Amino acid sequence: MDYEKLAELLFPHITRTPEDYEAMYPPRQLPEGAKVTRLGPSPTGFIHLGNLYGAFVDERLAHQSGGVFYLRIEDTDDKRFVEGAVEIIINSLRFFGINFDEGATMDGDTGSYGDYTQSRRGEIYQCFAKKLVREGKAYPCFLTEEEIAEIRCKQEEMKLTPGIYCQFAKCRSLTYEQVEENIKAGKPYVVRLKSDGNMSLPEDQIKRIHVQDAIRGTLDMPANDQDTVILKATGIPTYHFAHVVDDHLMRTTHVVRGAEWLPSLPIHIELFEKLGWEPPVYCHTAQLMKLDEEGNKRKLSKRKDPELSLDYYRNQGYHPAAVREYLMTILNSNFEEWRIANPDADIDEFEFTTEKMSTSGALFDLNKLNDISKDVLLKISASDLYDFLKGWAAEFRPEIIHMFDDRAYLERILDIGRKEAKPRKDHIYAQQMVDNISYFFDDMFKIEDSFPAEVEAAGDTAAILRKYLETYDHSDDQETWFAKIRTIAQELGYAAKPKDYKKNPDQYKGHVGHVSTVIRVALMGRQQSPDVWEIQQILGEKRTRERLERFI
RNA sequence: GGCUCUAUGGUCAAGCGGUUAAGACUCCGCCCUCUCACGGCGGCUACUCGGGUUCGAAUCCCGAUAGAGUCACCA
Repeated sequence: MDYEKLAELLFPHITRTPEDYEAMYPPRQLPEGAKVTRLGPSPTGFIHLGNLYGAFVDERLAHQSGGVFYLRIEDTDDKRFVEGAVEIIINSLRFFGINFDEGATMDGDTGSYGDYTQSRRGEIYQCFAKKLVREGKAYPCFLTEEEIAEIRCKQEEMKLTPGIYCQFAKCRSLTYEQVEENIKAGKPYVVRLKSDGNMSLPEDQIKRIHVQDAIRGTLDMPANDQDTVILKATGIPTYHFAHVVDDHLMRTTHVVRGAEWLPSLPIHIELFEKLGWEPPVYCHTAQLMKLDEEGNKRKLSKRKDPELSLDYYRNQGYHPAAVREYLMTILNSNFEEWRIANPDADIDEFEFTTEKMSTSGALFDLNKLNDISKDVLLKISASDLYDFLKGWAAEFRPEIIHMFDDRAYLERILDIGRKEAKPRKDHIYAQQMVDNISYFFDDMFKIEDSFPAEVEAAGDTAAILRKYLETYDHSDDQETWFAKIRTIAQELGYAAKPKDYKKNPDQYKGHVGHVSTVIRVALMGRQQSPDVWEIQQILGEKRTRERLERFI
């Protein structure tokens, strides 16, 4: 077989040589140790937490080392393309603080290693496919779907590994004339890698590969023996081929991807080998897991787990900093410790390492996210919180946008109890925050809880409120204010201290806590709230009196 | 089924041959307290199993088991 001739027959239109591309995309001039990473989403427009998790690793690795982080659109599967997906991807990631230095953007590429959209790199892939054919390392395959299915059936009968390899790779042995004839007849074909592997050999003769993974250490697995498709019938490459060609030409140093790629690693290694290139450092991250109905761990799925879509967190109004902080705690096991030691440091000061990444899949834990979010929000000023909330409301709750009419008012509300030595941690996510403070706005204020049973039983509700109003002085300080409540409690037969009531429940109708709860319900519509005095100060005297009077 | 990865409490996890097996979240109790939250204190709950190696194993080796991933002209 004259491979040179075959290559020309298959790729007559490819005139550029591999050397041309090597010259077009020379090694990057970067400082020693700088890492080049990439995110290669397929443009389905759907990103979930798992993608963000991986993107974080890429971003940290690159930016921590003074390297480059770029975006490459992997749209070799035309069936999956969704209009506007690139924009969604970029915006979603930006929202969570992940920015690219180079690559695809909403209006064209930036950077000199493009094109950054795989569907526009056809000639490049074909050039390297041509090279492989010319060297006898790849070949055209005319097997139809039916024929492949047939082979598969046979293999299953014989209990052999399914696939096109060794003796099953019929088109390996086609002569030049046969290929030419097929092509003239217009038969569709793919280009397959001609693998050197042979897994049907005795076990001790099977070639194995050893790859250093930055997260998992040495990976030891059988070398590939499948004649994997590298160019589809359309001339578009498969992921495997595109990955190898792109990451070489774009000079990627570290490939971060999910562990689901581990099984195809041998293919990639063989491709790098056959192309004569040095493979990048692989970082196979653990999968983010979810508990399924049966209580088993399961990989996050795009289809089944829409609540793990990034949009869910934006909808709920989780602050991006909180999501980042949470992700970092599951990304690097020593982050939490570092955070305790450096409570006020910027998250980017943490030195992220692949070695500290877990190799087993972590279960997503909403409790933990919430807990972390409380601490993160505490460090955000009321002013910034206002801006964040307003942006969120504008997008997801336009009907409540009037809450933001009075900036100073809302900021005071958001700051309730946050300035103390042991600050309140009421805020978790926007949705929850808005619900929490709704009583500050007359149109949303409603009585949600009942008055305490102890007071209702004694028929004292109105009496308490009347006495409270009579003695109410808006200028009282907190201490004076509460002393008055104690007095009212005592006058009506309630214990001034809950402990007294607990000791002798028969001697009282209730305790001062019940009395103040009456005021809470009247003022906030709830039995539970932050400090009443502080709330009254914010509500103002007029509104406070009005709300109390409604019950008299 | 083949190949691969993983295996410490409910969850996330330290641990690298000698520890009373850290810590965080959740849950429960107590304290603080006018409610809630915060905070403090305490508690429940763990090395998947079986063989080795060793004076000694959560840690090293082998095997089993379980869970996960993957086996496309999808990524």
